Amino acid sequence: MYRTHTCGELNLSKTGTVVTLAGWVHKSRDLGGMTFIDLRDRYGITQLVFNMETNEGLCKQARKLGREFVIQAKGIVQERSNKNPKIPTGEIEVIVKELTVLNESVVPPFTIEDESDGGDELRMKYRYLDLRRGPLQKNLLLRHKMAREVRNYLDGLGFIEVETPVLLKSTPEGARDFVVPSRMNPGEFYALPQSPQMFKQLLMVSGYDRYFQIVKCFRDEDLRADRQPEFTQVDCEMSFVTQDDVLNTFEGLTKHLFRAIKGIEFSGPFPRMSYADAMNQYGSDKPDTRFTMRFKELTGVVKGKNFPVFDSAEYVAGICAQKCSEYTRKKLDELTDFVKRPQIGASGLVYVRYNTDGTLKSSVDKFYAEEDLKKWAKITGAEQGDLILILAGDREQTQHALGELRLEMGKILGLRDKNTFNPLWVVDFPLFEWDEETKRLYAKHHPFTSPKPEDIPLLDKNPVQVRANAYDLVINGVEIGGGSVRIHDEALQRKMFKVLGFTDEEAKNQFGFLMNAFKHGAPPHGGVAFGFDRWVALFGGNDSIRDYIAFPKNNSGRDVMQDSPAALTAGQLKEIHIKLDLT
RNA sequence: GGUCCGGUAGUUCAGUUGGUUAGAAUACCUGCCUGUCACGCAGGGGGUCGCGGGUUCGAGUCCCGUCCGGACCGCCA
Repeated sequence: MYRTHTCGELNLSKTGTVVTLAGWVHKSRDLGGMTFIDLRDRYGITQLVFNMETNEGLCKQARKLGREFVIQAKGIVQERSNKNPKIPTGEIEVIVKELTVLNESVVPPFTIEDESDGGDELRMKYRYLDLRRGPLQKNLLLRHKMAREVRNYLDGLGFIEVETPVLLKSTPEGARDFVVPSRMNPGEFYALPQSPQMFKQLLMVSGYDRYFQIVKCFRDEDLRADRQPEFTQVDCEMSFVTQDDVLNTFEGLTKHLFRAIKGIEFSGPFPRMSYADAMNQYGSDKPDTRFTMRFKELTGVVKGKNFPVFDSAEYVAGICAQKCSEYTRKKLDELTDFVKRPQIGASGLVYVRYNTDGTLKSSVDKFYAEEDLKKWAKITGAEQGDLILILAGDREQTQHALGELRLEMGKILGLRDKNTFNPLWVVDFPLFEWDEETKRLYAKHHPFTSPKPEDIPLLDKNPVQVRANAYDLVINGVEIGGGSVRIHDEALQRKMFKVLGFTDEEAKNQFGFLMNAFKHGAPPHGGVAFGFDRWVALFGGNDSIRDYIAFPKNNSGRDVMQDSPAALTAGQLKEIHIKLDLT
């Protein structure tokens, strides 16, 4: 037996007990006559004591221990004369009687401490060392607990977890697929799943009316702090359900996780907001509702005063930043620079100060009288002491820019507290999206999403107006999950493919098996998929999902530890019938 | 495909207008030290300034290219 206890569990009640501990040398403090070793495992740190007077040989041995050596120490638990209140085991220490070095370690490239001195790249390269650190262990533990609670909760509702294939057929729609060559089928390729979408629908046809899976998905797209090429979804599907049934079920799951993991109780149902409202009031389909600062449209009241920017604008809208009327010119210039950044895309910023003395002062005083500004203040809800920020231009772009400005103001004003959680269902997404580049319609969610029945007549006349039975769960401005009620009628599904511009041949080739399945008694069904990594990161209070994945990829999709992806040997390529033609 | 930021000791960083032998902290090594817990004190070793080219009497510093890392836009049904 290597150990009788972990490094996190000993306390005064064990005083006098003979224990054996094993772990890593975290730090050593050599005082000459005596040496202290902090022994670490994932449960905590326990101080080992070696005394030159009582055991000179052992003490000399201890002085030679380097950082991250793996050791085993047998000794007696003793109350400390100087207690350390900073660690849970700080009231005791172990007087070591026997010491074994189980393995030595080279000097680690960065310090294995909660606040490491290592940079991102280095910590990625030595990820196995980074994972020894407390914060990372905490993150993986959080992930584990959340996965456990998901399984417990869904199991309790009769959901069963079914594994679906990882090698499947490529579909050119949507995100780019990762592709796997087949040795046995020359010239043919599998694709890795972007999601188990079609398989979970087939499971509904098979009668498994409550399915879930915590599953890896793959997308060969560019990465972000919250996007990895392989990521984990909590993928769910139910039969004989309406949209409300799905939302209520997974609102229950969400509430359960908040309760079990964060100790947060939500009393009422989560708010539901239409996609149209989200865009018009927040300029985003994933609004951060921890603060209001909604858009107020001013297009109708700003025209005709010879201010060319507003006169020529399709859309003018403002937000009210409370208690900001005394913003300095410098701060306003910074906000102007912010909205003019290429990613934001506004050409300028108009502001109105509603001063505490009741006067109004704006950056467009040349064109507008105080009465005009007062009107704007009324519409935007601004009062004395507030600041109105106004953007104008093309509707879509201006809403996007104002949305970014709103988030920035929320950040500046400290309205985006990471310990506050505001869940929101965004519903009634449009079914299609028009792509200007390729001049065709794309499914906004995916091509199996059902249109709202009342909008079906619009499918031919005005497809971009058609709303879908599709929904997203948004928490604090982060898209945590999304789903839809699916099409289960073969004729409607065929119609859908037609509107999307698929020929019968293409539809049959790519989705024929699903279409066939729908002829064999497909029940009404719908579901949702949650981005598990994001959900864990959100609960952990972090924007980046990387620290919640044991071995993540970097910004360019590389694993810097094992240096993948990598070239294949000529022999390997030959075996899979691939000839490279790199330019 | 694009924009921005960064790359200097094991590590995190500083490095002035282009000017002597490139510094600090920490880590590491050696010595001293019996109550430390960011131990302390003294000493020491450690550099292809990412790489390639250019400008210059002279480049860590300026210019061009390139590689690597990070953030973002496009992209992500």
